[in-house]
Amino acid sequence: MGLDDRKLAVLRAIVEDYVATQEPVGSRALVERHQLGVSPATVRNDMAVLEEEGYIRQPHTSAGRVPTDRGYRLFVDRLSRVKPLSPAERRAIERFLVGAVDLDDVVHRTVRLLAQLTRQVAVVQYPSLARSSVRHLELVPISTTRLMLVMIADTGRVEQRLVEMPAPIPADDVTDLRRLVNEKLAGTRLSDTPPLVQALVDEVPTELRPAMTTLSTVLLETLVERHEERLALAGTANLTRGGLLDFQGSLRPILEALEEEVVLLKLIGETEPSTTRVLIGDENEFDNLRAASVVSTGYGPGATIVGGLGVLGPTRMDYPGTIATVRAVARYVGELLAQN
Amino acid sequence: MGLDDRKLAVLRAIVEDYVATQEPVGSRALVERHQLGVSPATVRNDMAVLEEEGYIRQPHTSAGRVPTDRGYRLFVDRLSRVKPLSPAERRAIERFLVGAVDLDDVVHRTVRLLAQLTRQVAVVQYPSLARSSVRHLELVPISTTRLMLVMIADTGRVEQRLVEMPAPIPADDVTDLRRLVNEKLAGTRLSDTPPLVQALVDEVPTELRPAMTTLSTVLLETLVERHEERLALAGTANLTRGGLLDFQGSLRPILEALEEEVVLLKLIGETEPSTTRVLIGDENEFDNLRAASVVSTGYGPGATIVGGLGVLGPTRMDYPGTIATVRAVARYVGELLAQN
DNA sequence: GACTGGCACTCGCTACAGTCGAGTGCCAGG
DNA sequence: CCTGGCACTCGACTGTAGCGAGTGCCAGTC
Repeated sequence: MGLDDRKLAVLRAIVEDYVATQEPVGSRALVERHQLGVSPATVRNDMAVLEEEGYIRQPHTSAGRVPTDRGYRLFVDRLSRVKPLSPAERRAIERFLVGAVDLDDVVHRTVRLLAQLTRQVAVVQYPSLARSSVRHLELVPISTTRLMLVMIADTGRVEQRLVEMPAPIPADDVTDLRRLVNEKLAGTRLSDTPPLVQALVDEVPTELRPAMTTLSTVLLETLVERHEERLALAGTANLTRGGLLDFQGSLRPILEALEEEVVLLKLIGETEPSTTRVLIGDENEFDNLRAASVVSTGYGPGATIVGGLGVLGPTRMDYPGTIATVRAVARYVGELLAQN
Repeated sequence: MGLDDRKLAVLRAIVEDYVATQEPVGSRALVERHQLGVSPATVRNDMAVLEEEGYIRQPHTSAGRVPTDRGYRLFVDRLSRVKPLSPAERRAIERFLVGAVDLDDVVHRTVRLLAQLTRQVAVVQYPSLARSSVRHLELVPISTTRLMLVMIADTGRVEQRLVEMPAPIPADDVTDLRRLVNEKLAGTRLSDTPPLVQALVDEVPTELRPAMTTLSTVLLETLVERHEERLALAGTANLTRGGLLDFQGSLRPILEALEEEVVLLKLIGETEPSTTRVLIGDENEFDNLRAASVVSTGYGPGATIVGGLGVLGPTRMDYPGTIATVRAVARYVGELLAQN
């Protein structure tokens, strides 16, 4: 694989120009805009090699070259440095995020901020319950047979759920139940709760047994199975930038994918600690998103990761800039969470 | 304004055909597909009148006719009967909505259901806080200087908010505060709370005064000013049906409008009790949505209205069917809420 | 052996002319 | 008041031609 330095420089130049102009780039334009020190003919030879290796391609026989997904991949891995943020961007981030009063508030501000800075679709995962601990469980009587269960996690997440009791339940019993579940569960990681919940049912005094059984079912459902993850989304209008050239004419598959929580979670949900992930075109597993790229990373207070965030845009995107922004936003959000 | 019965029939036929085929409809096609009992030439004369009155127009000199916003308006007001739902649709609604465990769950299921049935963009407003009463206020200590305030409304809405106290606050004081705010506020309509909250600050024992002052600020902010309203949205991918013909080529303005909560609230937020509202094209006040129509209605348990829901689509939409679906869904949701 | 200038070739894009046909407006007659 | 007939309009489509950006290849140079 004879990719010498100049060929790499040519590839880099092609990616940069194509991202900037949205038009196939030819050999003449390339030597004019970059100091390559060689003639167009030489560049053409290099291009032929790059094409053979699958890094670029020609839309039509007599057009300029366009990077392939593989070309972007090489560019991201070896040819680009992460762009440092401008002071203006840093300031924008801070200004946007200070004054958040709430986890909800933080998440919504973050997702709007990301969409605005990157001019793409932004997705933020709420802190994952699986990675949170129970801070407090509250039981609020709604009627004689109904309780509202409210769980507050250390990450700031609050989940609530209505519990339909099998029989009317006296106020004192509610107090007892509240005390019992908190004694047992407060402070534990949510992923560790299922056996503890089971134990609760077994240990509880007989007169509370039926109530606790119902409660435990709902607990398990709410805390572990259902809604486990939540997402915020913003900037879908950015999909229409660049006319219909990106996304080969139809936003449909993209919009469909964006409505599927499961898909988004797979894309931006955190995985390995703190690595920034870049999925280019068909590298991601969803057919609907073959024309899109995703840049995502984990965030969390300090070194721990509690959730993921990222952006989705055309494969033709400014990777260095986007990566830098995503990372910076994630770091700021982490700091914000650490303060609480 | 000589709009005799036949001219109205012609208009109705034009609307129906255009909605079905998405193509300008000519006089010959019209007499073929509908039993008008007259010749194309006669229809042409009627069309000329309808055009003069502004109900239809020609995209180009020698094309068929297309309804104008005004034409749709007349059609909706006088020429269409609300289509009764098919049994299949009724069953779909019931199947979709039973098993909802939660207000969140109800709202999400509803919005997806609406999007699916109408094949358009659906919007559901959470029950408005302004139209809810306080059921219970809970104060949960998070740390020595932090409380989590949780408000549960009779409509099932739950709002929470972190409260930063000016000084460490002992557990007993939290209990007292909880009792005081509940005594004063539980059962009152949220719109009536501001003076009561003020009174609370004045009446409270001196040692609780600073804590209560902070709390009251947050209460007012959370319950009345901020987040007042919430929305759920689904079916944006449906905007891409009908290619780029609807929405004159660009989804951009629509997508932008859909990201603005304020806009959506104005569109589907409840107003007069239980009337179904239909806003056609430029009848709505937002420039971004001149190419769209909105069908919305209020919903709520029994006869009261607590929120709005509706759909947004191209002006070229099946109004009778959409109106029927929106109404039916709203009624089912109302019943569901009444049960809780 | 690597680079370069030159040249023939490809092919998409635009402009233009010509044809077709759907649809109209109008008019004279029933 | 309705109808059939007719001339007219104009968008959609087709085919042709010229232009220009860009390529691949080759022979010549350092």
